[in-house]
Amino acid sequence: MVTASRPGLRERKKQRTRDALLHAALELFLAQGYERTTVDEITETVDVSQRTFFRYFAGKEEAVFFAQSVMESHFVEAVRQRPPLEAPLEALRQATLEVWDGLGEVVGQIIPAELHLHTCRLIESTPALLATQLRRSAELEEELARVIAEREGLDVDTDPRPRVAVAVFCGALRVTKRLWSCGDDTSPASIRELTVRYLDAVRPTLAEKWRTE
Amino acid sequence: MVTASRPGLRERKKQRTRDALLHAALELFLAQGYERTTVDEITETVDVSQRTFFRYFAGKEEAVFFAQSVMESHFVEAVRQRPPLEAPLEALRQATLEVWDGLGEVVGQIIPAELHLHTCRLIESTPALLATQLRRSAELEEELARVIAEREGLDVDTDPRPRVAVAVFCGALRVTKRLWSCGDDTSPASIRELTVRYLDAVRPTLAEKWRTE
DNA sequence: GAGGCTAGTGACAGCCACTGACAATTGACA
DNA sequence: TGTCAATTGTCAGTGGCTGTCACTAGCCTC
Repeated sequence: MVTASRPGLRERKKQRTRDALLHAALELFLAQGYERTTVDEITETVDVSQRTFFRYFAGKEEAVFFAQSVMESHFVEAVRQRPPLEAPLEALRQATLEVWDGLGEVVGQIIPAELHLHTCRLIESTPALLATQLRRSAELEEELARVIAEREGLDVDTDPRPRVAVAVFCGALRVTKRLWSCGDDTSPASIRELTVRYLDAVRPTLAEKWRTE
Repeated sequence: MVTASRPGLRERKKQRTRDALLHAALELFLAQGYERTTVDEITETVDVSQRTFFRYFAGKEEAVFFAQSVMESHFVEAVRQRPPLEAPLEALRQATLEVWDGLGEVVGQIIPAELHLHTCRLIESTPALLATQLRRSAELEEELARVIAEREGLDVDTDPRPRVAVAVFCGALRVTKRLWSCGDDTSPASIRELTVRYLDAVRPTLAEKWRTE
């Protein structure tokens, strides 16, 4: 069979419902804020019962992070695919840039890329969402540490370096994302540029003295 | 006036209520889990109305993080007090160890130190609490970055190094705390030791190649 | 030390996220 | 076409949290 066997009517209907809920949710969140949007409002615009929303998403938050989780798994995969001889931090860096560059194709299949970028900003500016994102990011770091440890043939529970490396790297990334979301330039180009700049700052930061005088 | 003017009866009563609520809350959380404990249970053991709980704490979470916030402000203060010529990362490191060493006196005034350490573990093992802790930690990092920038006479918004330094440092700290809370040794000594070990791993981690072969 | 002021509290009603149970509907498939 | 199973709607309920209002008890003044 050449074309991926077309799913049945039931499956397509489900897909459409999830899609409609996701879009309605994100657009309402962006328009009037996450906390000020009730689940009832979302389901009313899609015209399904409130119960249905909770059958597709574990909660309001899951809708927000739906696209994020796709990005994240692509990121982990990108790290896995890096050449095995590349230094750990370099592999992380290259994978990050790959993901930013391929943002459109990956996320675009779920929601428009622009909607996704706006959602990123919403997360940074909503304390409850920021908290959840940081927790998710911690889980991601754990996974990355295992990938790095495997690449280097190390035991993640004995050698501190895989976890520390990932923590250091992701720490810098987080700073970048935060700054980007506070700034005015929403373009993908600008976040890419910031990322490069802050990652380059990691090594000099560890120097004993910063003052050049 | 020599003795700090004794607060009135009203004030003392308030203090006692807050204290009773805090203790009851933490003990219930530890005994049966955070989510499985309702506010009603807490207020029933203290014998006040549910409404009163929310007059003292913004929510269940605030009770959990009450002692943490005291620790955090002590940490920031400790960093401020480090000798100005000390390198940034060294100042952060020393301040951290100071805080761990003086844990008893600081937290002990609010809740028993042991209760606090158990609460730390509860936080790490409860996703919702972990998320909030990470967000609080992000706010702390922002504050620390400003302190570091000031020490070094830098502009925190132009130079990436203060924020990156703090992010790197706190990233390593976070890994430490997480490992400690997963392990069996609850003693303050063990977290101090782990902290030293992981902070020492930061610099070698940034080396190009890890393999010594 | 009587009486007014006000901070702190309890009681109650209500909003919203989320869940369980059961009935109604609708695609799938023989 | 009829049966089965997946999807959905309805309804009732739990728990965190808030607004309101009346009341009590510490305080402050005269």
